Amino acid sequence: MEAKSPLAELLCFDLYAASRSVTSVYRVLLDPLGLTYPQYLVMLVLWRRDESTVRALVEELQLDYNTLSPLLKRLEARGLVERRRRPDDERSVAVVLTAEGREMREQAAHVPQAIGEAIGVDETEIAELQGVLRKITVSAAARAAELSGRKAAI
Amino acid sequence: MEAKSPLAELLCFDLYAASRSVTSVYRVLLDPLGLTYPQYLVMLVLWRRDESTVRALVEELQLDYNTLSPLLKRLEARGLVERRRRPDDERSVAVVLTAEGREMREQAAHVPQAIGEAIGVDETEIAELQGVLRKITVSAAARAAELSGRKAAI
DNA sequence: AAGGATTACCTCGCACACGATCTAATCGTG
DNA sequence: CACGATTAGATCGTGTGCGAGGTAATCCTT
Repeated sequence: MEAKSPLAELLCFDLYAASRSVTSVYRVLLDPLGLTYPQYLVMLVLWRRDESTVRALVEELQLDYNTLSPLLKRLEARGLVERRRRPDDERSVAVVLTAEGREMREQAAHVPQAIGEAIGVDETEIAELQGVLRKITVSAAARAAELSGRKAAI
Repeated sequence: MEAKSPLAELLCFDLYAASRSVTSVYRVLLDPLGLTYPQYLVMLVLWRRDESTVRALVEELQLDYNTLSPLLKRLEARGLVERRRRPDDERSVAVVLTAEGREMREQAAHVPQAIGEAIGVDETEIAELQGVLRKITVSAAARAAELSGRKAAI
């Protein structure tokens, strides 16, 4: 019964270590562009869609406003994006690529393949791993919400 | 050929999201103890060994001195550990549990099982996942060192 | 024995993550 | 229409995570 638990904790550490290890590769690859990994994730979204909102980015990247707001401010300071209040809903802030932000796409074009080679797993493993990882993400997020949700249940 | 790369990048994001999601469960569980997840990892090591050094913790947790030094300082400020220079090698700092630190073990005894339930994967999946995660960690760390190692190669 | 490497550790600075708290705009209901 | 609730976003404080740089102790080679 309780033999299961230490295994799970070890898995969580492996997850933590793997995530940092992968980020360290991104750091090396993105440093010449002056981007961090979370910043790169925002750029990836915008390179596909050209415009988004803070709220959409929050949901897509599963990050909070308090992480993304300063991050977007830094991207704006670097001249890669612009932020504008939406006329139709003044609460909403649109995030738009600048010309410079759009051009950076080519400079980052080599990153995906470099990452693919760095992690060194074949496509079959990737697909399997993705399935389990997403299950864990959903399950853990639900449990965290449930456990901390007592105050919200008032 | 290049169809592989976007898949790998997606996997990295899933890794990043899963790691944060799992940490959020730990946060809820550890908050009553006043511990963060990395602090808990240090305590786990000490609960097994009762004494360690900063260097040993650096290697075991795959973190750097610049992360662990302040963390250990905070654990010491909370009265959970003590740090002492080793008499036989004054460069080395021994990290030892205090009585309070030792007692906390019982208060954290429920955590492993709670985590096991939260991530919601069975033992078979855990074992497989661990294998792939460790492979990724090693492979990515090696590549990051290789790519950034040009200055070290001087 | 001397002096340059190496080791173990620390501090600083910056960029996340995230809980807590705030503001302003919009929505929904009476 | 009014007003409380909700929504979108920002700010602050704390704790990592890590590059860069510093110091003291030990080792190693001559």
